[in-house]
Amino acid sequence: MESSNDILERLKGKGCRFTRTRKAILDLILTAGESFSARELSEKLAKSKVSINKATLYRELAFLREEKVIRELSLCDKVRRYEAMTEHKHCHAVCVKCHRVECVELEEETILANKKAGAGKNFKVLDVSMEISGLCCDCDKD
Amino acid sequence: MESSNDILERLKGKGCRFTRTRKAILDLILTAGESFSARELSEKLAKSKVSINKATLYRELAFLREEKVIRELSLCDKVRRYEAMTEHKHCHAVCVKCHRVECVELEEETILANKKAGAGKNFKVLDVSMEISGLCCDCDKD
DNA sequence: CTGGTTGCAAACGGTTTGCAAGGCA
DNA sequence: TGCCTTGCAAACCGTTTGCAACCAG
Repeated sequence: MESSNDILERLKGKGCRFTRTRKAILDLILTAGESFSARELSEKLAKSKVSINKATLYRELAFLREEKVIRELSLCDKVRRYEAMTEHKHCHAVCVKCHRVECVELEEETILANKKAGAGKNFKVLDVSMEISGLCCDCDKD
Repeated sequence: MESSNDILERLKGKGCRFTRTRKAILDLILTAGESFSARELSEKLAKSKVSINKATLYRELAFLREEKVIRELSLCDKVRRYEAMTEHKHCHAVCVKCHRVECVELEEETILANKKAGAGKNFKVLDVSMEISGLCCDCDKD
């Protein structure tokens, strides 16, 4: 995967600045390994002793989304979640009880079936995503 | 499909009231034939000369969801969308430009592939949903 | 020096809640 | 009459915006 420095260098070509704030956010996002909400990101940043205003954070997330560094997920949740822009070979499993989100790897067969479902229609398919809802192993115990 | 009267009779057994408001909402939902947001429902109600307070509307939607008359969709959108509780043989195609939502029928093969992807994991799968994002036929022209 | 970036506070918009009035059984 | 349901207004909360100060290039 591209490192945060690589990405920052790439974006500099478009007139973007290489700031401490932007690098801190980018580092966290790239090493997160899972999806995150603005709030979670903010809390992680606070733990790293980096306090970033929420307006700045939302602006940065919007910027990174435009630059296709992250994508926004389609999950049945009130808060928006994002993840680093990796190949779409997985879907998300959301626990209906604790709202935790896990990634589930998909087999090629499943991806193809989904893409096929999208084709045909009077609709230009750009992306296909899948969500599984149910109970995570912790909540299923109760 | 169950008629609004059938549903209301069924719910009466649980101590629910059969009100003009509830019937108006239920009638619209069952005949909608597509997904809807609280706002869209409210506008449709207004056209039918039924003015319902938004607090009431949201409470009714929550109630109908608990009673499994409707389900909430997982779409990449700020507003929550719902649809009548029919068999899950379709997914939703969302236009990234105008945000219109269409239903796309799924083949048995696709549904099975998706269910299979959910199984296995340390996760008790209750439901699987899929979203297609892209351009609807109108927006693709521009 | 200049324009992108940041923090602050306030606005926004969808959704929820407390409370008193209304109405079905 | 009892209590479910409704309307109103205000609260809530995640997200966005206007503006002045800040800072990388």
